[in-house]
Amino acid sequence: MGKKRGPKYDLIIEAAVRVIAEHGYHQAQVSKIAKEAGVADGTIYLYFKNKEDILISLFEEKMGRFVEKTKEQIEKENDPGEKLFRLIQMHFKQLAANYALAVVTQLELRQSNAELRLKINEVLKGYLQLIDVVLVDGKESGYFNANLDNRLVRQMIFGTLDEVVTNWVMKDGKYDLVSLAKPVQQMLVNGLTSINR
Amino acid sequence: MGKKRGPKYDLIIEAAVRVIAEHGYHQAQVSKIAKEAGVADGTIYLYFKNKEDILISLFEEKMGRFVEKTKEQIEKENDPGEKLFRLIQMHFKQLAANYALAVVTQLELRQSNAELRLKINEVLKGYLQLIDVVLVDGKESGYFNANLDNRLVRQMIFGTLDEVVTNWVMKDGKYDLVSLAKPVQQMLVNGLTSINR
Amino acid sequence: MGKKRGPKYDLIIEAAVRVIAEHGYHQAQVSKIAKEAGVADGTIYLYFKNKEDILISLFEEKMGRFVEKTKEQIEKENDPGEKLFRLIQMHFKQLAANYALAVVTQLELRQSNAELRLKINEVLKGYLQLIDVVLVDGKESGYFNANLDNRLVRQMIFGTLDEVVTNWVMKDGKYDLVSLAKPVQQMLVNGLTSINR
Amino acid sequence: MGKKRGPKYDLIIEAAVRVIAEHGYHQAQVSKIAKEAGVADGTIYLYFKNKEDILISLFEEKMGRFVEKTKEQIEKENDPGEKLFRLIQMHFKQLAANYALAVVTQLELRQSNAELRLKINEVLKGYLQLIDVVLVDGKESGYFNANLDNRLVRQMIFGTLDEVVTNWVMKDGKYDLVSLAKPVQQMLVNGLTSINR
DNA sequence: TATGAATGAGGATTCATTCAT
DNA sequence: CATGAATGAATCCTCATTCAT
Repeated sequence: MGKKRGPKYDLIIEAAVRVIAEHGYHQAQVSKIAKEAGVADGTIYLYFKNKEDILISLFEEKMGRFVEKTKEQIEKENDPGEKLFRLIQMHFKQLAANYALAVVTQLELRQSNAELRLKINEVLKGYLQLIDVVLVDGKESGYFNANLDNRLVRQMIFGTLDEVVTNWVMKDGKYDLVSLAKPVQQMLVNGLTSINR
Repeated sequence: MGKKRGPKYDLIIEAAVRVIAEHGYHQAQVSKIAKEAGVADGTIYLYFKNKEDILISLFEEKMGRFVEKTKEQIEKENDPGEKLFRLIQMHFKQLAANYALAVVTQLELRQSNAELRLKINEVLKGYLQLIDVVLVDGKESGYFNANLDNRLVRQMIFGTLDEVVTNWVMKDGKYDLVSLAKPVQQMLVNGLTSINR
Repeated sequence: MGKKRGPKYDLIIEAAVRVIAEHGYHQAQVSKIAKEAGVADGTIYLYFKNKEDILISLFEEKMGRFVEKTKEQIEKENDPGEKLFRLIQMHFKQLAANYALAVVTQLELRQSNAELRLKINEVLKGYLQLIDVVLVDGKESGYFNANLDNRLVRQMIFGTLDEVVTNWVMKDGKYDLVSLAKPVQQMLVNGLTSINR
Repeated sequence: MGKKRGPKYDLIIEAAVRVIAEHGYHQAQVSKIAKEAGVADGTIYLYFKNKEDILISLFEEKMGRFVEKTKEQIEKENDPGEKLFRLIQMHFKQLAANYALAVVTQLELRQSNAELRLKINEVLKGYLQLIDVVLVDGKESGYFNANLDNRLVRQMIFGTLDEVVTNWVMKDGKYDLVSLAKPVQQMLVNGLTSINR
C-alpha cells in the first residue's frame, strides 16, 4: 500500500484520538492534532492525504487490531454460544479499555459527513464478517436457528452491541461494561421470550 | 413567545427535510431551505430562533407524530408479541413511507453537533418509554422473560431497529423494509437459538 | 414644511430618546422605538421618511428648544461676561435636567454615520450663532479681546462645554454639572494665566 | 501570545487607515482592508484577533507615537507657555501631516460601538496625562493660575484642540491647521478677556 | 523530511422598509 | 390613518491545504 508508516504516522493517529476525544469532532482541527503530535501542520500531509485520511486511517488501524484480537479469542472456542460470548466480551473489553477511543468511535466519528461514514462502513465489513462466521458455524452445528436471515441477525447483533456501548459512553463510562457481556449474549441467544412459553 | 405555528412553519420544516435529504446536513444552508420553502431568508427567523431550532423542531414534530401513531397501534393489541410486532411494523412503515425523512433521521441529523444531539436524545426518550411499556406489560403477563434487564432490552430493540433501518437507507431503500417487521420481531422474541436446542 | 406633526410625532421622538439612551444607538431598532411609542412599525413611516429622519428630527426638536431657552436667558443680561455665564449655565442646566437626552446627544448620536452627523452639524449652527452674538457684542463693548478669531473662539467655547458635558455623562452624571458653570466661565474668560503674570 | 509584529502588521494598519478614511467606518470591511494591504483575508487574523482589534491597535500605534513625539517636544521647552504651545503645535502638526489619519480619529472611529470607544478612551489617557504634566508644572512655576481645577482645564484644552481639528477635517483640510497653534495657545492662556479689562 | 506563514472560499443572521389589508 | 408580516442585502471569521525555505 502507499501508506508511509513510521514513528510519526502512529504519533499523529494517537494524537488524533486524544484530540477528538477531548475536544470533539468539530473542534479537532488539523493544527490542533499537529500540535498534540508535536509536528508541524505541514508534516501531517507527508503521512496523510488529507484530514479525512487521518480519520479513516485511525479507524482502519484501530478496527484492524480490534477484529484481529477478537478473531483470536473466538477461535479458542468451539461452542457457537461461547464464540458469540467471546465476540461480545471482546467488543466490550476493548472499548472499555480505551475510553477515549470509545468516545471517538461511538460519538464523535458519527458526526463525520456521509462520504466518510461510507468509507468507515467499508472498514466495518471485516467485523461484520466475523459475526457472519460465528453465525454460519452455529447454524451448521444446529445451535443457531437455520431459518434466520443472516443479514438481519448481523444487524441485530451489531445494532445491539453498538447501542449498548453508545449508552455506556453517554453515561460517561460510569458503570461496568464488560460484565454486561453475559446478559447481552443470553438475551441475543434466547430472545425476549420467557422460558415457559 | 412560544412556537409561531402557521402554514409557513410547516412549509419550512418540510422544505428542510427535502433539502437535507437531497444535499446533506452540511450543505443545507438556511438560504437553500428558504428558497425550497418559497419564502425569504428572513422569514425563517420569524418562525425559528435559529438554524438549530429548525432541526430540533423538525425532529420534535416528526418524532412526536411518530410516537403518537405507534402508540395508537400498540394499544389496539393485547398480546405482548403482537404489541412488539406493531411497534416494529410502525417503525418501519413510517420511515419507509417517507424516505427523505428516513435519510434525515438515520444519516444526516447524526452529523449535528453534541448540543443538538443532546436535544434530539431528549425527544427520543418518548419513544424509548413506548418500548418500555410494551416490555413491562409483556413481563407481567408472563410472555417476556421477567429476568431480563429492562435497559438492555431497550437497547437491543432500539439498536436492532435502528441498524435495520440505517442499512435499508444506505441501500437507497431498494428493498422492502416493512416486510422485515415479522422476521425481526421473531428474531427479537426467540433469539438466535434453534428450536430443538 | 412637510412634517406631519401630531400626537404620535412627539410620542415617537420621545420614545426614540428613551430607547437610544437605554439601549444605545446601535441597539435602537425601528421596531424597538415603535414598540416603546406604542405604535406599529409601519406607523413610524407615516411621520418620518426613514430612520435617519427620526434622529435628525429628534435633534432639531430638542436643539431648537435648547437654543430658544438659552437665547431668552442671554437677552436678560447686559454684561458680556454675564451673557456668557448664562449661556454656559443653560447649556449645563438643560442637559443635567434630562440625563437621557444628554446620553443621546453626547455619546450615542455621535456613533451615527458621517452623513447624519453632517446634518446634525447643520442644526448645531443655530447654537453656534448664539455664541457668536455673545462674542461679537462682547468685542464691541470692549469686554472681549477684539483681536480674537471668531471661529477659534467659537470652537474653544463649544469644544470646552461639549467636553465638560461628555465627561460628566461618562461619569454617569454622578457629580453636579451646573455648579461647574461659574468656574468654566471664568476659565474661558481669563484663560490659564495667573493673575500676577 | 502577544502582538505579532512584522511588516504585514504595519501594512494592515496603514491599509485600515486608508480604507476607513476613504470609505468610512461602516464601509471598511475586513476584505477591503486585506485587499488594500495586499494580503489574503485570513492573513489579517494571523496578526489581529478580530476586526475590532485592528482598530484598537491602529489607535494604540498612532496615539502611542503621537504622545511620544509630543512629549519629546514638550521636554525641550522650559517655559510653561512654550510647553503648551509645543503640545498644541504637535497636535496640529501630526494630524495635518496625515489627513487620512485625522479623518479616522476625528470622524470615523467615533462611530465605533461603546466597547471600542471605552478602549480608545483608555489609550487617550496617556495624552491627557501629558496635558496634566504641562498644567501642573505651569502652576508650580506660578505661570498658570493655581486655583484652576485640573480636570476642567484638561477638558478645556482637549475639548478646544479636538474641536479645532474636527472643524478643520470637516472643511476637508482646506486651510492651514498648524498656523492656528499660536492663536489657540494665546486664547487658552489669556482667555477671552481684553487686555485693558 | 520538516516547517509554518499564507491562503481564500463559504454562510447564518439582522433589521430598515414596504404594502396588502 | 394604522397595522405587522414579509422581505433580502450584506459581512466577519475559520481552517484545510499549500509551498517556499
